[in-house]
Amino acid sequence: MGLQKPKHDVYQAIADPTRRQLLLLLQDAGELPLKEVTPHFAITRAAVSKHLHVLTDAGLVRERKVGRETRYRMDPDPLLELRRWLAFFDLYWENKLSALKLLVEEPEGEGPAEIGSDGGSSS
Amino acid sequence: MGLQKPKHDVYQAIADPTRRQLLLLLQDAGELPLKEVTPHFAITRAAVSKHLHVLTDAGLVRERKVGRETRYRMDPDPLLELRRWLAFFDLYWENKLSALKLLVEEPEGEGPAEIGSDGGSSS
DNA sequence: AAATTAGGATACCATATGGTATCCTAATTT
DNA sequence: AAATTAGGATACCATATGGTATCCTAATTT
Repeated sequence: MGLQKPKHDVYQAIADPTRRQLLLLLQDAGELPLKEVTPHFAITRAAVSKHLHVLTDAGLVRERKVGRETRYRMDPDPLLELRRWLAFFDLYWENKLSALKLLVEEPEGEGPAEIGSDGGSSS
Repeated sequence: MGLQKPKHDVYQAIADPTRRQLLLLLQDAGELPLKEVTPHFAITRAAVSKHLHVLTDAGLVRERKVGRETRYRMDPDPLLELRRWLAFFDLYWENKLSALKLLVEEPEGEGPAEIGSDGGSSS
């Protein structure tokens, strides 16, 4: 009953910079209750909570109640949709900016690592 | 003079479904004047124009005046930022959803592609 | 030259969005 | 048991957003 139409999709969810930061924070913190998330931002607890709910609605964050606190954890799955959408433009790049692609392959300059599995793609 | 702070970034620009469609349309149409873009949507010319301006502001679309018409063309460059941002979550996936990754590699499901065969990925 | 056409610029509107403040309930401490 | 604490729920606010309608100017047709 009540197939909750999500109301917020991934695209919308990541449109806000605070929410993007939230994702990164949760990503390497693992799981955090609202109380510990809040001090990382300059906005009120209520505002942070709202953002987390938007993210949850979009499926990017999972809630879990533990005692009186609610712990939030990241879930990257919905980002796959974004990836797929981005893939529509891949060919475009290969035509025009093979050089810039390098920026993608090595985000920070850690190791070579060949992310992208672009291996032996036929034309 | 006037370094125009963009006001719209890529994340915001692609948050709207109409704008995402616009990008796809322009991508395979190459370059179109507003007059020809409009009929693809159920909204007014003015609304389409606004969306195109948001996209232009974000750098995803280029304008070019030709006579009395303004032609719009896609520019995928800013999407690289999105890609780089997405890359932050790559490791996450490799830990949990190596299977789903296949969905990314092949957007529409053309060939069978050995789903589940975890190949020779190191730990 | 007159009529038409493309599309920018405004004004305006309803709703969404990001935020605060306040209240309330359910756990947890003391 | 009383006090405290975590965080949801509301009410509310200012601004952003997506959209329409209308007007205006500059090209293009006729």
